[in-house]
Amino acid sequence: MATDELLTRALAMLGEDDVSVEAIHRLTDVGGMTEPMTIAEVADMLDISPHTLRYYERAGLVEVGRDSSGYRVYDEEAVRRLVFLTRMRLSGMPMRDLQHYIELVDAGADTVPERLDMLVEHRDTIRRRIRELTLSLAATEYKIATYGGSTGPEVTVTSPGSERT
Amino acid sequence: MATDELLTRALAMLGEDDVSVEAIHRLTDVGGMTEPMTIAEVADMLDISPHTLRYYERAGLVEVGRDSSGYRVYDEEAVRRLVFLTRMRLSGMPMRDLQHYIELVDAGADTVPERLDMLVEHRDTIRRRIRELTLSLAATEYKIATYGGSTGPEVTVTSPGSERT
DNA sequence: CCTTGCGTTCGAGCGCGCTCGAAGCCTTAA
DNA sequence: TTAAGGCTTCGAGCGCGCTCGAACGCAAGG
Repeated sequence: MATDELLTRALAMLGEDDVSVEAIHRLTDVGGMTEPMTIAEVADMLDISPHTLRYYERAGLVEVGRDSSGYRVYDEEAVRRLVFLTRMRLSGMPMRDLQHYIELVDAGADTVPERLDMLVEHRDTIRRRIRELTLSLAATEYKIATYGGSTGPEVTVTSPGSERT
Repeated sequence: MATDELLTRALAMLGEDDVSVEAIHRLTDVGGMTEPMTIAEVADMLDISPHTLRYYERAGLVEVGRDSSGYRVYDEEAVRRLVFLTRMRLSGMPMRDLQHYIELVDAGADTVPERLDMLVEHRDTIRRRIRELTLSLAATEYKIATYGGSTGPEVTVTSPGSERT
């Protein structure tokens, strides 16, 4: 299936480092005919607190059923949605936008184009952010590499008595 | 000089897209025997507000002189430091850490090892963040690509009546 | 029976990083 | 001479995304 290919490419881009098991689950653990889960299980799986899960529910992002004693029961759809939501949160989409997106989802298939617009815009935002970070990373690495080495473009100008940052 | 080489590599990694002139300046505009600047000029150059510049000063991140009528005068060292600070902020270093770092700088050369530790840790943080974002980017692109296309791993499981996110 | 522990609701509080408004000073162009 | 506009200090306020505490319910083991 295509997901594996994509995942493989993603992982290849990332290098060997500790890509958490949870992260992989967030990409792949979808569509597996899951059992209903408790709030603690979902919180554990998504690596967020039960408090946050209740907060998302209050915010209208997801509807969650209750069992006979009033406890939350997360069915597959709820879990799937929460996987999506946490992924979006993690990549910096504001709650506001997520709320709007979910409104669109609940409004039916007519809103698919607008949802796509949002996703595309968010994709671009992520890309910009990655570029920003890449630039800062290069600068930081450069600084690390040259720190203490007495020569370097900036140091030649540094006046005596001023301490380098 | 080495800076250009690094910059070139950084830009190569980023592709053709609009890397802002400011961003390049933030990498290179250091060590140019700059004239003293007003708060508005610095704000403009760093793309932050004068309010924020005053806030950084209050936070102890930078010392800024005054002219005869009490106006701030940003000399080369202040500007250089602010370039560094904004770069760090942009890449997600908390104010707290920046304050600590600056304390170390002001404490003298003995603290260089600890400063290096901080930079290395921050570098790792940036790397982790980039990996996270890359993963989310892949997921978002995948979602965009398959949205509306009726087939896909998740869709085959979707029960009738449930709207896809 | 009762303790332990996880669940519930509700509203309040917090940490972060700005962001702003008020009241006043300085400088320049009309 | 005066009006505009940018600067100053100070403290307060805000938007975001949680995070927590209080007061209570339910269920399972000793």
